[in-house]
Amino acid sequence: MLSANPLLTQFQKTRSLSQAETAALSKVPLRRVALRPEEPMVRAGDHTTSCILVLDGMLATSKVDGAGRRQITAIHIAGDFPDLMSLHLDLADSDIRAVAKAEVASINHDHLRRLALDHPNLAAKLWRTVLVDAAISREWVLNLGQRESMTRMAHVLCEILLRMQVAGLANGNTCRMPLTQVNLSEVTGMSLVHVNRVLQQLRRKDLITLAKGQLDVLNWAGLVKVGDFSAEYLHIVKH
Amino acid sequence: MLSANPLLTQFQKTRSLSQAETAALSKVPLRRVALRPEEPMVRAGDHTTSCILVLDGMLATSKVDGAGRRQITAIHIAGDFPDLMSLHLDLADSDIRAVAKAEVASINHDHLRRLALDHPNLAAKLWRTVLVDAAISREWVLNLGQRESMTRMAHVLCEILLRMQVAGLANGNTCRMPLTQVNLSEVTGMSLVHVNRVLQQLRRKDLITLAKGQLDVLNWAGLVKVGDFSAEYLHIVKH
DNA sequence: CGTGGCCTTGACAGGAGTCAAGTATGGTGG
DNA sequence: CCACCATACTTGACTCCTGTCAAGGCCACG
Repeated sequence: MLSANPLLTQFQKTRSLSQAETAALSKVPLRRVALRPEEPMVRAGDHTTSCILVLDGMLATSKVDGAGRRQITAIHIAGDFPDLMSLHLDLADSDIRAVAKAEVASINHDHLRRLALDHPNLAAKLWRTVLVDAAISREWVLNLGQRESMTRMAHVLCEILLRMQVAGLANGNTCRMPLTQVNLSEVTGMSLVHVNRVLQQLRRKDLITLAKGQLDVLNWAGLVKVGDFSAEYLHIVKH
Repeated sequence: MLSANPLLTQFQKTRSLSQAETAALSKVPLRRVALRPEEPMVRAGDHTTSCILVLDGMLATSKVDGAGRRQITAIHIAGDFPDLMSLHLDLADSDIRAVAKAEVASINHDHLRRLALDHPNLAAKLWRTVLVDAAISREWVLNLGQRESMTRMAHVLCEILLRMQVAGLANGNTCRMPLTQVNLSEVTGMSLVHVNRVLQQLRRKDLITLAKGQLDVLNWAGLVKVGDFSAEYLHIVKH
């Protein structure tokens, strides 16, 4: 099938669809948008009328505090819907921007609402992704609040690799990882200098390789242990 | 009306309801549960078949890391639905327990699902609360990741007072605040000792009074400033 | 009146931030 | 093809915020 609707493709990944669902999904119009590195897709305060589906690359949701310090509150890879919340919340409370070059599909709210009303199973799947994102957010609160820096960093790397694997975007224990050390400092709440030192500790322990936008986990069990990582919070469904 | 259905009461707070909606809400059976301090209502790993509506007191959602350190990821006051996520996620990923004495209503999943399917406006309201909780969670990530300890603490206190006010549970700038300093350390990711020192700084600046389970914000503007607080993330609707 | 929970205080150590400088790396234009 | 520049990464020195340890005080309750 030539250039299938990526929305349809995404839904097919987790569940077999009825004829009606497939038809409805195919009919949803998408607007493809290419993003350059750092380019914002949504800004805090925006009133949006469409949702995003990530097609390629990586985006990050972030907030900035009064002193101008930025915190990344979520990262999004291909297949993620970073701002489904805009369906029910009037104003965006965070920025969403590309980490590196990325491509997204913009889906009109009205079309998504129609889809959700007509097809409860598709609505349920959408809501499930919102809830998983919320679960990830809670785990990040734990990560930032309680875990020491090396554990915190290892945990983040575990999550990234595992999510990439589940999305079919990893090659064994290797995946693209476009976050710079500055970005990682915005994820982990540590200073850039400390990020650098912690990464070197992880390298020295032969747990990871991380260079040129590529992450290679040399010792998954070891990284999981150092990172106090346990995947339940990702609510991954096996099939 | 004698002892109205608290679920109905909660929904009436934000929107006037249709006859059908009122009738449907009135018919939903609730099971009232009284909780003693620290008593868990949900545990991580549980498969639940009902949701919670907080009727009185305060609950907290928390996670524990591998070293046994507990992080509170959300606090819930009367009118909140702490675990709507259980409607679509099989297993709980966090504990939910009473902070002090509390009372909750337990609502069967099936009844809520029926309600949501039959009354899209009620479903939308429920989802909106889920999304606001997620927005709060993102703000907490920012708070934990970027803000220094005094700002962090002030921010938490601002959020608590404002939410209590919106819920009609405050008396001017005073409200019940059953979180102990240990609890506040679990919220802010700081040590108990440091919580104590930071609270004293806030008191010395004549910003707050906090004792015997009661918070009094003496200088709201001042606390907002110290706490880098801005309420947008709570998505409060005026009416 | 004793006991436990909660709060307070002091001393000390160390993890992590900041400042500052220097080293790759990769893209661009002359 | 090479010089140049921007971006990203690395390293060292120093400071200080915050955690830990330890002890003690204050209440409420049985």
